[in-house]
Amino acid sequence: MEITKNFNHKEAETKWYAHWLAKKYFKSEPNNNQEKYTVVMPPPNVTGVLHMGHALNNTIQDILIRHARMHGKNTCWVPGTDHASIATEAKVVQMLRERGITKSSLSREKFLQYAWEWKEKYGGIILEQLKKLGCSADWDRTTFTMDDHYSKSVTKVFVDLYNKGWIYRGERMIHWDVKAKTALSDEEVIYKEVNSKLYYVRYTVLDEKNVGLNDFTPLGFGGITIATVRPETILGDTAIAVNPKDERYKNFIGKTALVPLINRRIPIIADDYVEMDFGTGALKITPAHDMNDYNIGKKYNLDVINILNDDGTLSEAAQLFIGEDRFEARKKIVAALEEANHIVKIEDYKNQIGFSERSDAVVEPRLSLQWWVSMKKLSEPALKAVVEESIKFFPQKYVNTYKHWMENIKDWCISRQLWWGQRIPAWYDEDGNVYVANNEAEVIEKWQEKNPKSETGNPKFKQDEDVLDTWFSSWLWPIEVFEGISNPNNDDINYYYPTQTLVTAPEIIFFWVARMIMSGFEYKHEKPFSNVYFTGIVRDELGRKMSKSLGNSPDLLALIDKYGADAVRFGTIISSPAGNDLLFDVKEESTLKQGSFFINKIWNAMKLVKMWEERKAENSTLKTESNFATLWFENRLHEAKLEIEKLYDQFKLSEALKTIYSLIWDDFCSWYLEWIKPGFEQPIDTEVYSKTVLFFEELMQLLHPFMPFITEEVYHLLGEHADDICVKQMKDEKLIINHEILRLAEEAKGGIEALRKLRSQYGISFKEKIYPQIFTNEASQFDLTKDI
RNA sequence: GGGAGUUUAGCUCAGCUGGUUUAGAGCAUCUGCCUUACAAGCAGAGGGUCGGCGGUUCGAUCCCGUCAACUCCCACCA
Repeated sequence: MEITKNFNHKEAETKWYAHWLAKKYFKSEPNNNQEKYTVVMPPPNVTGVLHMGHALNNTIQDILIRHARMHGKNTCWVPGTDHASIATEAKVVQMLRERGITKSSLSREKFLQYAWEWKEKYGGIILEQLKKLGCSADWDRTTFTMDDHYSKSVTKVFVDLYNKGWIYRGERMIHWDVKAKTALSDEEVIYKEVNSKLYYVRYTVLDEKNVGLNDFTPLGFGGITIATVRPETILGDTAIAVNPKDERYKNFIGKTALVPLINRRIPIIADDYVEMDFGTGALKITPAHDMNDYNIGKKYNLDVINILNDDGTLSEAAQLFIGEDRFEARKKIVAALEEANHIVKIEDYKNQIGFSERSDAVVEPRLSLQWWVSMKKLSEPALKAVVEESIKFFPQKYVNTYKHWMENIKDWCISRQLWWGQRIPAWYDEDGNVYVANNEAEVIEKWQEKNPKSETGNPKFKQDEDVLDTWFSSWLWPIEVFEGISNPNNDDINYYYPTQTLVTAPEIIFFWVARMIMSGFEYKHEKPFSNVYFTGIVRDELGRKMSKSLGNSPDLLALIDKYGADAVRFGTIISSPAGNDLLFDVKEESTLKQGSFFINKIWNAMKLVKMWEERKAENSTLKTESNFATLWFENRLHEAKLEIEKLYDQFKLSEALKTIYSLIWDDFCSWYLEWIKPGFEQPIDTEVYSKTVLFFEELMQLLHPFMPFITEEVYHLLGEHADDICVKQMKDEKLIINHEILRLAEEAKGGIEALRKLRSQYGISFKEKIYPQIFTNEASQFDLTKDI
């Protein structure tokens, strides 16, 4: 066979991936006689495209899976995608807008039809990209969180939790996304520091005779000045609060103030919540538009005046600037207040503002009726499992984060005012009574049971318009990918659950990891996985988090095209020490280069060994050093294998790869191959040759999980093989290390290095031979002249 | 405001709760080499009061205290 000068990654990737698929190596079926190794892939958004985070995440999973596969496990890696309700719906809305269609002009059915079309067209792209990376998932098991069985299981769980009394409907202050026009859970709000203005606004206070006292001093008796960053919400004020201990305002408590511009009469109340040393020490209370104000309002039974529409424009209740956007209204009201002499001063101010994770709109606190899951009971076994280490976290530091959140867990807002997703299985009759069931037929049945003698027939039922939070479906992922909820006790779920390792990003520890643990205990009475490996955050060379908005994320497919999937995998893992962030040098692509140099090194070593194949000689010139070399390398290999396995156990994959890298480059290429290298045009001993090939194959096996393509290619070039390295089992052997041999080799190396140093110091070229008579130790028994 | 973590060579990191390392690796840098697998390579070299200060100890990169810087998570004083 003709061996090309360099490794052709494109050809090899296409060839081997197709071969592995054809051989069904990634396929898994339950087999009670074989130990399983199950991993469920964190499902990327169905509309997503491959970025560095996915590459890192999935490379790690693939390494674990391939490693387990080569160690005799029945490996099952389940891929899939998430419907990602808000993100996908936003994309569909945008796509429609580009076509001149507004969402509001469509019926729910029509909109969903467009959404499914979009999903069919773009869904799955990311899975194809993962194949390019070499991911060895069982593609036949690909699951989508809105597959028919999956949606049924989501409904089933909702009904079950409702029947247990853990799902309820309640009016609460929630975070409202005015762009997506939906509620958000607390976790979906991202706080950012922004430059704002703090407006000091004077309110007129009425005296006993209800006469406005227009004293213009900020703290004057006639007026009371508050500080606010949201002057537009003044229109929704229903009180002013001061601290009861505040001497400055003692005389105001119980009096009435007038809301500027609209002259609504509001009480001045006293509450400890108000900080005396912030702003003016007086606080305006707007129960409809602030979480804390809402609580105070409840305490004092204040009116709740909602001055905003669901899209963030001012409502009729505001009386002024009706229909204006909240930020536009802010500008106008400030001008109006200034004109009416109510502005005392305006200061620059930095504060934290919540943004929607999905739409980036400034979130609006809003009072609304939503569906909630009571979390207390669900969280108990889930907390215990992690604290008692039945589920292990890597790195361990995340246990604290998890524990803190679980101990202070709040109820989960699960309804979203969207169309894309699982619709809430609740129906209302004409009187507004709620029926929760798997479908409308069940509702009617329920109703008939309650009203057996009804003569008027069934009332008309209307299903709740809202859908469920995406995470309310993905929290069932490790169970429902095996249809463990929709079809309990089937062979798959019984065999594959619980899964072994979850590899995910620390950002979603609460969103997803914690909730999967809870659902696992609730619905399988068992943990969903034994280990959770949290990857680092992917950053660019300046340490900035890679994000779409910064545009600092590289095009993965272009990189795979340029350097090859193996090099991309190498670069990703080598720069990703366990427990640390991954700093990926986008500009230099230095680790990718290192990866492709490594591939080249392996390729050249293979060419060298192949050259010897034709020059084998039976018991010809068996040199002592060759004999020693094979003995040494065998021991070195054993030593390295032990190290590598230990590193796998601790999920230190970056370290494991470094160990293999150095084992191949330094130990094998630089020392071993040089030691056994026959002289120019000289034959090589058959025994030494075949051992060398075996070593080489073992090295390729060790490297295979990290770099699957080059290793498969080299394996087949080294000799005729009926099997493939992809499924070749690691030698089941006891790893014995002869430390004396290792020590002798170190001495020999030391001697050689000393000579090299002399050559370098005195400028002696490699062509000139020098004879080492300086050796008096054991190493001198070998012919060391050859290489020095 | 509460909590967690980090700080070791120019960069990214290893250093098993103290003494075999004169503190290591990869990349980068510098100096030689086109030596018959590989210049995408080979050989050699330089580079660190192990964040500051104090303590425990015969001895501290490692343990304790303290200060400083940075990162992340949670809370959100208008």
